Parts: sequence; C-alpha cells; structure tokens
Amino acid sequence: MTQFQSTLLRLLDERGYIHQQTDAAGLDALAAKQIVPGYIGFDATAPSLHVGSLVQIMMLRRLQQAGHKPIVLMGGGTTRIGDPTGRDESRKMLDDETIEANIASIRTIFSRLLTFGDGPTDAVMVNNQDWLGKLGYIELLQEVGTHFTVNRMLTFDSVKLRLEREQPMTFLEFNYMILQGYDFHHLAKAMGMRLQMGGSDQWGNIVNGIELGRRKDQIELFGLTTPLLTTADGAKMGKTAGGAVWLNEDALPAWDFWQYWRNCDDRDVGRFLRLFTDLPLDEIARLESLEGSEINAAKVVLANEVTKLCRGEEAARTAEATAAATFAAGGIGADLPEFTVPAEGMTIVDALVGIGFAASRGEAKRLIAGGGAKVNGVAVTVESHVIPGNCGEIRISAGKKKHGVLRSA
RNA sequence: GGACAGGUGGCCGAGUGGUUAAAGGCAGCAGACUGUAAAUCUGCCCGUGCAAGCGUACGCUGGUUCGAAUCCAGCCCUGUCCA
Repeated sequence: MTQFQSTLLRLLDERGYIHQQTDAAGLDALAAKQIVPGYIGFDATAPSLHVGSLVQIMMLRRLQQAGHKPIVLMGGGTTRIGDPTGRDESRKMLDDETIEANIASIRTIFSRLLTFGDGPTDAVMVNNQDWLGKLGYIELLQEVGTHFTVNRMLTFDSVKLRLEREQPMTFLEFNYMILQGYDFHHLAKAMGMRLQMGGSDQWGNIVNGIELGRRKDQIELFGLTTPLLTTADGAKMGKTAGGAVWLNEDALPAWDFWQYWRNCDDRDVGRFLRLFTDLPLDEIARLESLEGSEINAAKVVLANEVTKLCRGEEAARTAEATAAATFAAGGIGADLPEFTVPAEGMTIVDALVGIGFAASRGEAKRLIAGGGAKVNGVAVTVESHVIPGNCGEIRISAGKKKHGVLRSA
C-alpha cells in the first residue's frame, strides 16, 4: 500500500473507500496542492436513496472533510435513459414530474451529511437535466460521437454482459455511457471538475468521461471507485426483509433504520464503522476487537452513530432507548409500531395484519402455527385468540425481532 | 420481411392433455441452538376459509376437449441467424 501525501487519499484509503483509481499518484499530487472538486452521480429512480448509496454519500463527506469540494450530481437527465449497468432488464420509464419530485426528496439526506453553500469547499448539487436536456442530437453526435468507437463500447461490461447473456439492450440504454461521459466533460469545463467517484460498477462509465475530457479538451481528469459493498454473507447491501433500507425518514422509520445496523453481521462491524461513521480509527479498532457477545456493544455504537448522521441525534437516542426497553427489559419502547384495538376487540390474526407484521391473514395464521406470534412475551398458538377491546397496552411480537404495541381505543 | 428458439410463482428453472397451486434451487418468514450475529437443523412460503372447498395464476385473445401451463389459431414481446 502506497503512502499518500494528500489528506484526501490517506483518509479514503485508511477507511476503506478505495477500490480502483485511474491515476493514484496524479490525484494524490493534485489533492495535496489544491482544492479538488469531485462528484458522484445519483439516479433519481425513487424518492429516497437507500443504504447501498451511503458509501458514495459518505465518500463525498470525506472529500469535504479533507478540505475539497463535493458536488452531488443528480441524474435528472440520465434517469430518463436508465443505467444498464448490472441489470438484465430495461428500467421502466419515469415521467418528468416523478423525477423532479424524487430529486427534491433525495436532497434531504445530502443536506444532513454535507455542508452546502457558496464557499470554496461547500457542497453543490447539480442536475444533469440542465445541460443534457438542451443538447441537440446532431450536436451530440458531432461533439461526442466522434470520440467513441462502437467497438470499444461493446467491450464495456455494462454492454458485454447483456449481450453475452442474450438479453435485450435498447439503443437508448446503449447511449447511457456516452451521456455520463458527457457529464464529466461538461462539469470539467463549466466548474473545473477534476474527479469523479462511484461504485466499482461505474468504472467503465467513469473512464469514458476521463477519456472524453482528454481527447476533446486535453483536461486531465481522475476517477476513483469504491469496492462493491456486500454484507459478509454476500448479499448486496441495502436490501433486507421488508425491502430496501431507505435513508429518508419518511421512507423508513428511524427504529427500523437503527435495527438494520444493530443486526448486522459480526464480520461487518469494523468495516461499517470505518465507512459509515466519523469515529476515530483507534476507537473503531477497539470496538472491532470485541469478541463473542461483546461485539453487540460495538453494534449499538454503529447503529447510534449511523442513525445520528442520517436521522439526527434525537432519532438515535430514542431508538437506543426503545431497544433497551424492548429487548433487554422485555417491555415496550417509544419507537415501536402501534395499533389501536377497536372497542369490540379483535382476533390475534387481525391484530398481526393490522400492525403490519403479516401481509395477509394466511401469513398471520402460519406465523401462529409456527409459534412465532407472542402476546406480552407468551406464544399464542390459537388463531381464534381474541385481544379484548379493553386490553389497555399490550406487547405483540412476531418472531424475536418484530415487536409492537396494541392499545385499546 | 424470413427461418429458428423462447416468454412459467419475488428471481432462477423443471414441467408437453387429467394424479399440477405447478418439481428443484435461491431469496424470504418462523422454530430450535445463540448474542436482536453467523453456521446448522426443522417447518412454512398466492388469496380466502376452522375445514371440505372456493377464487385467482403459467405473455395476450379466442378455440379444441368432460378436462389445457401443456394441443390449435391469431396477436404482442425477446434472442439468434438471414434479407
């Protein structure tokens, strides 16, 4: 491992963000002597980003911490095309209003993790719709098309894998890499952008932009990718039981967010602490070295720190308190989901469905049959079990981790 | 436009007339063991119903048949090769 001169690369390196770089020495030298504007592109396919994007967001945060200028590129234009990278199927087309609304909603998470403003190292958000939308087709072909050969484009994984698997790729998607390359070139000219970062799957797209910049404008650009983040058991990060782990609070309650981190694999604790928290490295080393059930303490720290960053201090405190009350004491915490029992009472089956622990009545019954349904910690084995309308406040559980509160009206 | 191969449950993938709500795998859920971890073992895994059953489901529409995911026709979509 090379010894970097710049704070930036040292920071990124020691915290595990670096997978590949186009020119490590060159970037190191640049970052040591000037403020480097660097950006990462984000799709606007949903109203919230999920945990899978958190590494990228944190990397922008590190960029700012190291005294450089982070730029968030929202793919308002490219989302209309759909990035074919890593997928076998074309994405559904989104209409303009949806994309704009998504961008507005996604913005909230960035404002928590980056400092925006007009200063030299303040973060800026741009939308590639602003320039891609104005681009004429003939103009694009002349300006950019001449710098790409189809021969080369066909060798990129995003294209090659599709073709090898005999899956369809539309011309629309085929153009994605050109537009993403154009972004880099445009930003380089418009605001002196020098660095693009992204996940390892973006390598091809990033390299395209760098080459375009060199061929067309003789600008030296840099690229850096993060390792593909999977959990220790090999799953892609951010997808779990109930679906994606969303970063926005309106998309996923703080309690579930906190639980996601609290429940992570032992082997992921150190890596996650380095990537997703601002804790000093020696502190992380200490937490990471805890053995056996002791590591649970480290997981709580992880959950607290990440929740603090993404949801605020208050959310983290409440979630931790809820966890203590619910799991350690076997009681009820403030964050638990609640459901009101009607005056006439209801069956356990309806209660499970009502509070959202089962998607259908059938699923609730299976849960009961399997012994996973509990009321105040006692397993309920009869489907017809009735929760009386005057039950007061009782604790309902599905399995060992999902707990909620039933309240009389 | 032509020839050929395909379109099956969240995904992969068997199934070529009834015994098929559809093998198997993955993912998921629950139980046991634990530490709200991993690994392992067990059960579950379309909806509704206590149940028998009923309703939906194998690209779409129609047809043959007592009966079709399976056969026929037309259409839509995808891939490969050809023009």
